[in-house]
Amino acid sequence: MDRIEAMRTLVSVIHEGSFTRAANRLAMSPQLVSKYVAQLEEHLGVRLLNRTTRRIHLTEAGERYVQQAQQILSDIDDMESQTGDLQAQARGLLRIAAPVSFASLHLAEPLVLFQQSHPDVGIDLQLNDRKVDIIEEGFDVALRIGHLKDSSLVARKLTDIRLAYCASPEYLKKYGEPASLSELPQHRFLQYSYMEDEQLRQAGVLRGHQFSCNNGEVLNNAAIAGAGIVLQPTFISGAALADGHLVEILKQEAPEPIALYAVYAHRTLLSSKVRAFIDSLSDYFSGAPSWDM
Amino acid sequence: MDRIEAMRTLVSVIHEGSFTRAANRLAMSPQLVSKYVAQLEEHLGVRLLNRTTRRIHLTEAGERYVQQAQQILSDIDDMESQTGDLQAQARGLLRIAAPVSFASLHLAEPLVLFQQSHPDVGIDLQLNDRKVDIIEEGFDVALRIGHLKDSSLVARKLTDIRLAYCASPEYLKKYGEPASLSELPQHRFLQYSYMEDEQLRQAGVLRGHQFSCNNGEVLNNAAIAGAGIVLQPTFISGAALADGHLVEILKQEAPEPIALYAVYAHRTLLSSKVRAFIDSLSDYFSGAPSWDM
DNA sequence: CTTATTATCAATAATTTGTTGATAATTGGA
DNA sequence: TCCAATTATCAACAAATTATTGATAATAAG
Repeated sequence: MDRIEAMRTLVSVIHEGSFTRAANRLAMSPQLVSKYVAQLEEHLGVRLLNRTTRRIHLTEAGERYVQQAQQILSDIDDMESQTGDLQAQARGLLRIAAPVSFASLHLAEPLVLFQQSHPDVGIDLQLNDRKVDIIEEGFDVALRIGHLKDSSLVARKLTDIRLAYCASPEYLKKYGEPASLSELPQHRFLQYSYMEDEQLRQAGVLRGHQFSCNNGEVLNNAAIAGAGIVLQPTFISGAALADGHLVEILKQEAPEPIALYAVYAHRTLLSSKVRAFIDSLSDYFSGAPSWDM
Repeated sequence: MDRIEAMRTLVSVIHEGSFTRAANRLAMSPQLVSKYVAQLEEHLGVRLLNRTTRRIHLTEAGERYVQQAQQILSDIDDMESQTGDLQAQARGLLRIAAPVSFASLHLAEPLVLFQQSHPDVGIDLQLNDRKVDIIEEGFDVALRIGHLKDSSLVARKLTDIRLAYCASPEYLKKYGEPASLSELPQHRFLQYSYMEDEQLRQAGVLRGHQFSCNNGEVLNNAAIAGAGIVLQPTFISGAALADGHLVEILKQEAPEPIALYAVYAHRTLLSSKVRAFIDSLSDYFSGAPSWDM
């Protein structure tokens, strides 16, 4: 027996003052209404209403029960509509995990745009380059750059990320521009800690004891200062490439583009704040990335 | 779907931190727990918890929902235990309808005894000699004297009521004692309004324009004062018969005994205050009635 | 006094429920 | 790194419950 339905039925019977009228209002048979009330009484072990064929009279127990039941039913309605609302209307707090450099360079604008169109969604942005467990740590969505290993998570590709070898004009003037990957070992290579490219390892570039850092911007600035050659996503080096502080080299040898993904926990019953956010990002990053001109 | 059970299941899952442990605690299969939670989510259209095989994490919506659901569940428990209590423990207000004379003469003592053994039951005693509609007027129980016509009500016989013709010794000395019913028309007959005995009508006793009253005690006192012959239940005339202010006549002609009944609305799910009261009365009036010596 | 309305009972058809077995995923330990 | 154990969920079926229809007793109104 669905007690909630039974309670609702009882309350309706009281309001309508008749089993039959209540049945009509609730679009069910009078027999069923009768059964519901009887089941409720049996469940409680109390007679709730005395009934003749013409009129309904609440018992003392029934009086109390109906009063409390109405309160409870309205509480349930409140609760359910609140939860539904949360779902339907894109509100609440959106907890986002994102890589440090990408976020600091390119996330401010889309976030502002999103909040303008969804003012009821709060944002908590956590920057972190390690791989976070979004479920364990309670994130709604994580932005990831790279190739995704399979998991139970759902990923949506937002845009391509192009990787480029770069160096400053001064460095190249001083040490020469390598014509192929095989010449890289003779150069100073500025290595990003989290990237382990198979091509580079084979080429013997990753020898250790060079400049390695877990922050791409630092490497980028080092390259601008003439410290060596860096392999960077263009969302980091793009500005320097555009204004000539860096020049791209080894264009033919550039690795396959990787991508920016939005990663979240589930596809079914995805909360609309998450869906709206991802849609918003997807819009923003569609077309050629701004950092590649 | 029984939403209450589903809510209870969800709360249990949260407290146990696992579907399987919750299933054990609730004595149901893990599959069913999973199904319940899924149904709840589908009903609400919201994902309530993110689950890996190892751990459970509440969604923002889930967080709110569980919190409110706990409150509601405890409200429901309160309500149901209160109603059950009312049933089990004989408390509340007992509304009694009773005939005027009988109640004023013989009901005080059993009521006091009942209240002593059931202090949580309040009593509202309404004296009325007309036939009350106990359902319509909201009485829990009515005491009735006479023969009951069939109805949807339930009646329990509490004791026999003997009827006796009486007159004062002075009256009989003055007018003589009738030897049979046929002599009654020559006497002053004090008639109780609500009694229409077929025997009496046939005997021509009920001619009208005699002393008629709707209160037996008044008639009884009139008889004591020598006003005539009265046909009364012995619970009214008993005391006067015992102390000699009245004497019984026409013993052979006395009508068949009638009875005192407790009448109530239903047999199933009778509230225990009513059951206890009727049991108490039944005890009290068992054996020979006190007013018949 | 008849007729219409009403609550409830009984029986059946339809739906839902809960169970079992199987599967994919994740964690902890070897 | 790989295997075993645990876990959530899916699929299918049997069992129980639900809701419908028709019937009945009781009551009120015309």
